[in-house]
Amino acid sequence: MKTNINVVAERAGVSIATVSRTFNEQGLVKEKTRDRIIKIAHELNYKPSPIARGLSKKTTDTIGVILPDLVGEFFMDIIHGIDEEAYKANKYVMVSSSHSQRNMVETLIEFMASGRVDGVILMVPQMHKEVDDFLKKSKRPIVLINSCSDLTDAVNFQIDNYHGAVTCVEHLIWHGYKKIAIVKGPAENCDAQERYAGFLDALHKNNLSSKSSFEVIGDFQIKTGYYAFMELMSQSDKPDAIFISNDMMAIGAYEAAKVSNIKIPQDVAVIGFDDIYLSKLLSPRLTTVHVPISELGAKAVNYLLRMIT
Amino acid sequence: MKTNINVVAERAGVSIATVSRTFNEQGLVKEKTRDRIIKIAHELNYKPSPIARGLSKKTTDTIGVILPDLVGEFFMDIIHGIDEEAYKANKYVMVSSSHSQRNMVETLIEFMASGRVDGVILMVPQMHKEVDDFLKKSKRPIVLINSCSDLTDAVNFQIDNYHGAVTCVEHLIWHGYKKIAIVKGPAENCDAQERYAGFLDALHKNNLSSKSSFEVIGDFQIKTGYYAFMELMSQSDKPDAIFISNDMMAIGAYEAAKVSNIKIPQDVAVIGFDDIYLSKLLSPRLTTVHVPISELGAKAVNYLLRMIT
DNA sequence: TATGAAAATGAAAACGTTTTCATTAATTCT
DNA sequence: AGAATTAATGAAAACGTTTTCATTTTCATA
Repeated sequence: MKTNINVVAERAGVSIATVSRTFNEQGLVKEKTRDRIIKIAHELNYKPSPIARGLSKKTTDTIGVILPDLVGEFFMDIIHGIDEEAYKANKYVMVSSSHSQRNMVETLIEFMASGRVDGVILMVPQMHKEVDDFLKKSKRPIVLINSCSDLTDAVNFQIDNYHGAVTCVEHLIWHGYKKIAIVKGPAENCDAQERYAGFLDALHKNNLSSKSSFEVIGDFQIKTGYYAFMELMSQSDKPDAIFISNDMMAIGAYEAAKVSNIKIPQDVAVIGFDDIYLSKLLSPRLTTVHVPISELGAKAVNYLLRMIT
Repeated sequence: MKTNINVVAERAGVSIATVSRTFNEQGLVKEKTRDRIIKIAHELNYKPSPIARGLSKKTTDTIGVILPDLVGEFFMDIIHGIDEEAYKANKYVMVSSSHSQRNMVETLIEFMASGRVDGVILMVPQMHKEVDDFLKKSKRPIVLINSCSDLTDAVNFQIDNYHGAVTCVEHLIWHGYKKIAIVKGPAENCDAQERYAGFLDALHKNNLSSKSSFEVIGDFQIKTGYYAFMELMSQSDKPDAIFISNDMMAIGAYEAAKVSNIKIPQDVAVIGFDDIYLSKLLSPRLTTVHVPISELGAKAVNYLLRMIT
């Protein structure tokens, strides 16, 4: 026999409304009956159906997470942070990768409009008109995470790319390096843009200037780090330090250095960004900027939950 | 004005039953009316509410995934494989880490009994009575992934630890190594047990035997790999090859080798297990057993979906 | 001890579907 | 053309809650 609110109510000699109240608002039902209901519910192993509740209350205790991709420790860290906080708050987490730009907004709509989730944590690494429009009119809360800062007013928990980069470069300068090169990230990537901006400003602030032959574009993958390093170090006028926009590319650079017998940091200093787990395994240990990734997820959840209630 | 099945039905001059049928079974409604309904639904931007549908059909197009942890590329690969397949099948994915043994079964129950998900992909790294009981009586389908093989008859998509280990060891033997040591995984971990069994059998099959001083227990983390390596290589009778039960510990071993100035593979050969991304970055490149992790997730989804329908 | 306010409960509508059963419309067969 | 099938539709119940509004109980106060 299926055990729904009716059988509990009947068994307790009370209406279903009272049972419902027992499981929702507190103080609304007399202590004595309340206890009786709880006890009976427990005996019958009754738990209110979240689906039915969802239909009635328009809330599912679930938050959606849409990330551009589901590969690598960066995203795993985010999910981990989210899961941890969601668990504490007794919420459930529905994840999805965007699969494609086109699909991202569809997933978003499906999550939100359908009422599958109470809110969404979304990562939009590059400007996206449709998403921006959606953000504006969405009824349910959305929190961005490490997303393009030129997206509409939605709250955005971000890595502080700019200051991280500034710190990096100033660290190099402070150590006496003057000919500082950069391996940039993909042009359209917002993180990359901000890191580049930080790089430039740090140079200017210290009366140094960048030159175009010291600026190479990469794509955040190991391979381009390799080639970028080769390119920079094959010039007649070599940099004495390289700011590499993320650790993955730095790994490639290390390989390139090894292959071409260039010593780090004697011949050229290298500094990375992200502090990924892998970077701890390079030798000499890569200097890098730590990014509190899983905290980003945790913060996003907390903020989102506050918006929901 | 909220656009539900009623307004579509009214606008189409038809009963809600017909609208419902249009969105579910095909062939049941006349082509002409069907087209009209689809068109109107599209105009009104109507999509059947999955929540209401869930209440009525007891199905949510969602699958649950419960993993012991949400850290590191291993689990991310699994989630990735799952997400990819689920996406193709238009299903949604709810993830959760177990947080604790105790909690695993609670999450499981919450997922299943509540009707939040249509089925679950579950990873149970070590024998767990309660979960076993639950598996037996669960009404909704459960697929295990890389779980203890002594769990009840539930389908279990697994890494072939045993044969992987056998292959590893025979590879070493084939290369002429005779004094083969092992760094085992945690005693209660099933993967570890199977790898150990493969190790032993491969030795016996080749008329070699293991000796206790060549067997060290680790915990699958980098650090114990370090210490295990040190321990093995500090004996007077040193092994000439080491089978390390997973790549993480192999990384630790590499560090230990570097520190103690032992050459791999000249002084001692090392072989790992898992083929994690990190292992590609070691030099000399770590020999390891490839494990198709994300495929495991994909297979599990496909199987689960077939069970659901 | 009656009176009124506050607290506790109940009846029924609402949430948005699916589905069974009955009914009507279309088609085939003789 | 009329009977017999089959296809298409509709009415209403069911799914399991929450919530509004009305009603009853309780309790303190006069």
